[in-house]
Amino acid sequence: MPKATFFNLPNDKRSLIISAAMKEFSNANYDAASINQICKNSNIAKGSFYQYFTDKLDLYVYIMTLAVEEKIKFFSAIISEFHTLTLLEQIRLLFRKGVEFANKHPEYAALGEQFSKEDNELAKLAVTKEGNKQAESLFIQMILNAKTKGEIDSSVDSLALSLLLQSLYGAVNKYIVGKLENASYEYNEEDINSLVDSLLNIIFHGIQNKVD
Amino acid sequence: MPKATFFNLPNDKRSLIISAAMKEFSNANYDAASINQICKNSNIAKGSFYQYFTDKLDLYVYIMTLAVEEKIKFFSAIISEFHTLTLLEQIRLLFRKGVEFANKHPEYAALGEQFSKEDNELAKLAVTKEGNKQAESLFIQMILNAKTKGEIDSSVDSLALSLLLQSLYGAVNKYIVGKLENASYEYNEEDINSLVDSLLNIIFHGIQNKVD
DNA sequence: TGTGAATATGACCACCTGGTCACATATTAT
DNA sequence: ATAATATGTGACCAGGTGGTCATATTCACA
Repeated sequence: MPKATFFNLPNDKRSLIISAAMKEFSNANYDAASINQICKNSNIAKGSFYQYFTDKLDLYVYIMTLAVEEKIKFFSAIISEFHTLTLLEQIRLLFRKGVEFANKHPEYAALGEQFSKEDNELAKLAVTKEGNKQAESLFIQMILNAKTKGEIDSSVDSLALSLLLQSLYGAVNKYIVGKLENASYEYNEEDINSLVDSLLNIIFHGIQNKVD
Repeated sequence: MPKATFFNLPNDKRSLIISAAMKEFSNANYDAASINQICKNSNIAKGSFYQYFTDKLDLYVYIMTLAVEEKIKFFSAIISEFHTLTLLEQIRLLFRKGVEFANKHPEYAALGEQFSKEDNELAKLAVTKEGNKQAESLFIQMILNAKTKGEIDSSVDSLALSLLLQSLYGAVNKYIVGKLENASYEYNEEDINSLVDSLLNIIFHGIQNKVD
């Protein structure tokens, strides 16, 4: 956690530092990100930085935690009403909400995309230790729940389906972040949503021709 | 391409350099990988390195090209007999061959996994420009072919299915490389293959319960 | 106005990077 | 043996890194 001095800072100065750090950590991985750059872009001296944070890792964990909290806040509303929905509806909502989140908070989405590629084990561990990793088991819970309700075929391998959904969710995010990086590209949320629908349609109904 | 001097080297010295470079580039991304380390691990002087390669990028592209060539050689046999197989058989073969490749050449697999996370645009571009990127359009070709043969439902979104297969292929590779890194873990190729079968079963038949 | 605590600062440190270059050593051809 | 060419070498360079610290400034309270 940042030191008390950091939280005593005037709001605009503090948020300037945060946004500079977010920008740096979404453009470079942990080791490549530069504290010097963050200082330069937020107009603070190197010495000041170390009055706010104990070290680089301290800042990194703080920034990533902010992103996670924002995402949880964004998703909490829909998760609470999951029990009223079918698995298909749950998954579609999850994916669409993910698209919406990336659209509304591209900085956080870019941060997450960068984190998914992170090499530095220390940095990865520090972040996952801090945040609750409920997300990774969410799919499994949903799948098991749907099985008991008889919504999906019991012969389906739960682990495989979870892996499939996770990798697909990651792919969609990566796709969106890639689009958003191209400022020139005209981004269309509806196009992505119809792609998501196509994907879910495949997963739920399969691709094999039933006529033969 | 490396300079002539490099290819004049005695075989064992040359392959020592190659293996040291492969090790470095599979443990760190392009920017983080260290030429000093490669020199140290292959017992050559810094000056010698620059008699063999024009610069870091030269070595990087060379190493990645070796990996791509090895993979193409490995897959060429099965691709040539694709026309005798159904889409399901093609995809299953592709995935299984991928698992086998990662098992037989873990160094190359780790290299590919690292490349998929590569941040440095220059390095990425230099590699993709060199190698033929036939792989990325392979799935699309297979899908369109299967559609004309009526093997899969024509309403299936080809692009979405291709994205799904690609991301799944990447996820499986990542999964395997992760397992292989844990030397302690007892690796079982059959377990992975049955996971692949579960995944393909989902894609071909869907997960929705047909009883309701 | 004075005093002590909080905060701001940038020169500095040790260490690393990719790349260069003058020089030393082999190898080969004459 | 001599000359010419090909290789090997490591000190060195400019420029970057995360982190430190003595000092200067600002602030709050008496």
